[in-house]
Amino acid sequence: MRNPDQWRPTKFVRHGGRLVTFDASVVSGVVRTHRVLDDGRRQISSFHFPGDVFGLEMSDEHQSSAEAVTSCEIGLVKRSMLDRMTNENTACARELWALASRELSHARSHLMLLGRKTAVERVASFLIELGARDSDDDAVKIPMSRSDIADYLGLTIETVSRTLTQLERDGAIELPNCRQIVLCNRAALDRLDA
Amino acid sequence: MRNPDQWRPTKFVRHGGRLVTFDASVVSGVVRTHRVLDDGRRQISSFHFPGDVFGLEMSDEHQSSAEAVTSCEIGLVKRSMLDRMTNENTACARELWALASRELSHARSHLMLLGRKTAVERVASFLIELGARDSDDDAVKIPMSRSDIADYLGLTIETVSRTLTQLERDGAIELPNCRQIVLCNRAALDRLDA
DNA sequence: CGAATCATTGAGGAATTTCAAGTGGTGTGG
DNA sequence: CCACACCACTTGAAATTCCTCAATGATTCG
Repeated sequence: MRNPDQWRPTKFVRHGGRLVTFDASVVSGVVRTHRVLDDGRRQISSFHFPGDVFGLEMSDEHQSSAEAVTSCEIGLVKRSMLDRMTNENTACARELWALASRELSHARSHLMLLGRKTAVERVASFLIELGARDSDDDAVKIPMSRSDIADYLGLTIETVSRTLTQLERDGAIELPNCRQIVLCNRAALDRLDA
Repeated sequence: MRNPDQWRPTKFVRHGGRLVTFDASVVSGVVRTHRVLDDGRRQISSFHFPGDVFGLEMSDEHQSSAEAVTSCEIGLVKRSMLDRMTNENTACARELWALASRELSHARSHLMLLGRKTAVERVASFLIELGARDSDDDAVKIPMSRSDIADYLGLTIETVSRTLTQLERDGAIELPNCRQIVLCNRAALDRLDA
């Protein structure tokens, strides 16, 4: 079932040279799923961390694709294989339903973020989301670039950067370096998030 | 399986007085699914038309809810019922997976719209989406208010209104009245959509 | 060390929102 | 049937947020 594959950053998810549809589980590293417009504008729908399972629908051109944010190992399952399994195993079919439902719920939260939240609220939401991954430690490692964050939050890299320094000035976070953020005041972040 | 229910506009989807999780099929009328922030900001994730089936996860407060845009009849299926059915019937489980996947794909398109498209592109996308419903007739009936459109597209009602009149000036559409739009130049709309 | 890439900062500008006023259609009561 | 009120929609002007462009600083990698 597992077909681990070493990924290098920004390498497209392909299989045998052509696009296929499949589900994937992140063994190590971080993956982003996104769509791109003809003129290059990009929207990242989600980041996936070790332990996460995510689905891709790459049947036609206008669908999502996935890229590695860091070097990572991925377990791949071809959709055709899943099709066969779901015919035999009800639990498997239900698991896929649950997976899609979780992704859908996350997407709907993100619709709210992109459609209705301000820049500060978006960045605060993002930090809270990252911080929830390891809630005990306030020092959060940021695996993705500012460009990735911007394309996830529907902002420019400059606005992301400015907002982060503003949050630092306000005492909500600390920025030891650009890939590490200390959430030293989660209450303040919660307040800034809508 | 069908439990048709007459809805009046803006009535919340409830069942027996408390929120439950279920799937629903639109028999007649139009439904919107959305989330709301504490301060009232609203994001509509999708509109559902007759024949559409949609899923709701209303288990806790921060999830989506549905409202009727027009008077409508809805077929409801409790999620607990679906749980039972999916245990017995593999095809049913796969159908639910497909449903969630379709909604997810739509949500991802909408993430791109909200995160990266301009006001004109958003309105053009919206009109194209509405127009695709009955591609033979260019006269599209708009069942939802400007407020609904704005909360769907992440804009204000003023921007929606201004953009529509601009599209009319540019000859892309005609506005006989505010609830009817003639897509007299779909090519122009396609060009404006990214 | 130097080049290249990524991140930060600043100034100016553009797109959208906000606030405010005006228009149009609809329903109700006189 | 008309007057009025009400609501949704439209339009305009000012304000704001975020983006664009440009320069500087930091980090990585050969």
